[in-house]
Amino acid sequence: MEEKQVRRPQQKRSIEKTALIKETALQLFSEKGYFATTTNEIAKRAGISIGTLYSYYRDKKDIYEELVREHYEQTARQAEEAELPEDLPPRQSIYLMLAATMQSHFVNTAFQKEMAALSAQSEEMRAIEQKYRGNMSLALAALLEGYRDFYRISDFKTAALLIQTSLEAVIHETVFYPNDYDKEKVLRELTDMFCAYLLKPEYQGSAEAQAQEE
Amino acid sequence: MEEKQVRRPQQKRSIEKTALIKETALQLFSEKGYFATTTNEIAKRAGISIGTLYSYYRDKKDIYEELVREHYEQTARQAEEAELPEDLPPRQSIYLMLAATMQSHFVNTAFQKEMAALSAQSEEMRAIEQKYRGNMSLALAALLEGYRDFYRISDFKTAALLIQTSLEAVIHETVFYPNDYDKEKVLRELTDMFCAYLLKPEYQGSAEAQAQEE
Amino acid sequence: MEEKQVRRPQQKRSIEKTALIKETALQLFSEKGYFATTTNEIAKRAGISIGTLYSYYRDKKDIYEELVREHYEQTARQAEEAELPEDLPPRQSIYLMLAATMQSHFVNTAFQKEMAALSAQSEEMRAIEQKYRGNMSLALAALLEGYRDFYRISDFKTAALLIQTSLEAVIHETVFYPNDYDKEKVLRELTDMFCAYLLKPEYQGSAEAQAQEE
Amino acid sequence: MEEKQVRRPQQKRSIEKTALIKETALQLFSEKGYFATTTNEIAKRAGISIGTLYSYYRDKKDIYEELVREHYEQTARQAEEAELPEDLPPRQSIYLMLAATMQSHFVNTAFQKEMAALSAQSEEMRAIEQKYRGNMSLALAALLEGYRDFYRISDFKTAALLIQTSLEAVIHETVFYPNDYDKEKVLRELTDMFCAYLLKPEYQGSAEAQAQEE
DNA sequence: AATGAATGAGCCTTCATTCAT
DNA sequence: TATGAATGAAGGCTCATTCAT
Repeated sequence: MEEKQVRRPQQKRSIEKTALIKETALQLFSEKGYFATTTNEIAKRAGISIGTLYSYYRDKKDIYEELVREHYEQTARQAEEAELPEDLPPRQSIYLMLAATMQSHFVNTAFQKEMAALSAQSEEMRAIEQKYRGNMSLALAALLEGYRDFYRISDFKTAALLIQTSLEAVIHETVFYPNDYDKEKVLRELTDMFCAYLLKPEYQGSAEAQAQEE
Repeated sequence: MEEKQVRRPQQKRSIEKTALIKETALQLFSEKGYFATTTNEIAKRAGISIGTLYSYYRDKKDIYEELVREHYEQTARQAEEAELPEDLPPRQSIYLMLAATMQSHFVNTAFQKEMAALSAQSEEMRAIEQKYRGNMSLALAALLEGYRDFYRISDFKTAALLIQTSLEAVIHETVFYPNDYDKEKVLRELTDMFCAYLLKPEYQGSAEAQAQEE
Repeated sequence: MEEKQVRRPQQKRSIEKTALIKETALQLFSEKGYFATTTNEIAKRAGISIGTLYSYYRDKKDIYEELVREHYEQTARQAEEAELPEDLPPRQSIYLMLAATMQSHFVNTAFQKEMAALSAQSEEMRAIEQKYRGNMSLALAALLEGYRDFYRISDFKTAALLIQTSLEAVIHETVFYPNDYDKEKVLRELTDMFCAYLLKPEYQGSAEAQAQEE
Repeated sequence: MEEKQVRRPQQKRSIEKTALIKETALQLFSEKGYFATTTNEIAKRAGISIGTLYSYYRDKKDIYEELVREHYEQTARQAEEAELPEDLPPRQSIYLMLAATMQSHFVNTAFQKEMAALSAQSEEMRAIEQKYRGNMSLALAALLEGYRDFYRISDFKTAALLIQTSLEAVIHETVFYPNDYDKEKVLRELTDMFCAYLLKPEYQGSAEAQAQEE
């Protein structure tokens, strides 16, 4: 049983093709969901033949997985690149970190919902998701440890879990659909929650002070 | 084109049948997702014929929509009914509230993920979802307001959003899939985070004290 | 992962349906070969829908395997039922046995060719084929042992292999296609070969004698 | 509709290319069967591009037909050329002839099975096959006639058919697939069968004697 | 001559839905 | 009312073949 070959070359032509396919698939998965999107539809909308699509991707799932991979890679890259200015009061640092994370969730929101649902049903998808989530969690824990002297907490690993998960969930809730929430307000409140939780009272600064500065 | 008639349950027998169908469908949608579940499978697992199923529901989507409706109705009802015992120290109250909320969200988590994704594709579903989620948030906000004197926060509506959403997400992340987290530790840390956020310093009590009591 | 269910009941209706499908498939496999026959074609020619076909058979291979199974069962049954009259001279017995075997190869010859080719490429098919062939080989060995006193050979197992295999192959060669061979002559010559090989000289009888008797 | 032009090999380079293609195709058809082999696979394994393959052969069937043609031509040629050393005891001659025939049939057994099935579906193939098989049988018959004085048989044409066919089938059965048979034992038994059949008793020699000589 | 990316008809199979019993 | 056999549109995917480079 030979493994089916798919073209995965570094060639410019191929990269353009795969990019086109991924872009189209992301659009359709976001619009209609993974299952309601057909591979023939992806090919047609991308302006290529179905055969071509299948010469670049083993199957429909393969396209999806690559999209998930790229999504997390991109998110991770953004997190790395976002360098916090030094010498900020801790509350300010936390606020900026939250804001950056929220920013990155404004892209591909529909696709992220789709991922959430599919991961719930598939071990495989969940493994991919976990891998990248794990990396992000560790990065966050490391970040937190850098400020260790300001904190009232001791279990950084669990704290990182709470923060990452809560942040993501609140953002999902707030950003994914049109709703009445004032995003800015939510963000400030979130900052307040994390500060109260993380920082020793003497380093907390105040929500009001911060609000005024902006 | 006449509208296809479906029996709307009046008779006791009918109500039992639809309940059976919904129960089975919820199970399967949660286990395998909406698209991976077949109507024939629902009928078989429910122990009825596919024909009977289609005499109670117009089509597959019809079953799903009724499930969504009921899910939100039930959650809202639980929130209304849940009364905390009075005269507890606030930390204790929060802990119990978290536990209660956890209880109500622990069921059907997979189904909730599924809803999130499917709703993204359907205006109709979105409307239902929003209506009930909104209600739930308001209910929690009202609950929080009852304890207003102990709290350091002022924006109860947003706080309710943060708490509800964070709690749900952390529980999901920790409990739903196998992982290394110490569940008890996570729960205490969560209580600690919410206490630090919600309560004035003088009413916070301490995590250590609470841990000993248990 | 639940096994896909196929209807395999004893019901009269089902038996008629599967018989219809098998009959049609045998026709088409024989006419055009396994690969050139499509499942939709089988369904259409059988006058049923493709869905019905797939409710009785898991897949195309499943139909084929059942045909193979039935073919061997039928052949085995014929072999069992063919009772040789007792007290015949050995040469006569051998001749009758060969004639009966040849007879059974006149049915479904094209399908038998197809089996021969497919078995060469598939472990699975070969396993099925071997199972039934094995049974037949044992039966033949047993038959031979019954005449043990007349034979010059000692290794009955190998002898059974040679006889079964040679007989089948010669018959295939002679019967499958129109050709110039005089089947009767071939059969007599085959008898002669096996007699010369199996029987002690004093029990061989003569080919001429036999020819005259007929 | 113009007939599609294919290059018919004149040039040395072309002959090498077609030889390479045929060799590869024979391998693959034998391993996996005609239908399970793709033209792209042939090209890849042959180390040429699919375009080049199609510049030498009109289509897939074209390659196959040329293989069949060559297979029979080659087998016929071998039969003609094979000269047995003179003055050997007959049993020895037969043994050597069997060995030689075995040699020529041992290759491409799988391909022969494939041919048998495919030919059943195509008049054209049938014609080719019959023509060459007929020739081979005649050649073997001629060979046998050369030893006429030692033989007890009279119908050399039919004898040739029996021997050729039986030998081929037994070898295939014994050698081609893994099984428990002792190959050497089978070959000696086969020699014994043919000797008993072909040779007058006084020229038979004995199986034991032969076994010792080896 | 050679290349191999591109094509798209068509195959196998699934499953929501119907309807005769 | 209930049944479940039957339907067939439609989807994922393959592969023989073409043609621009």
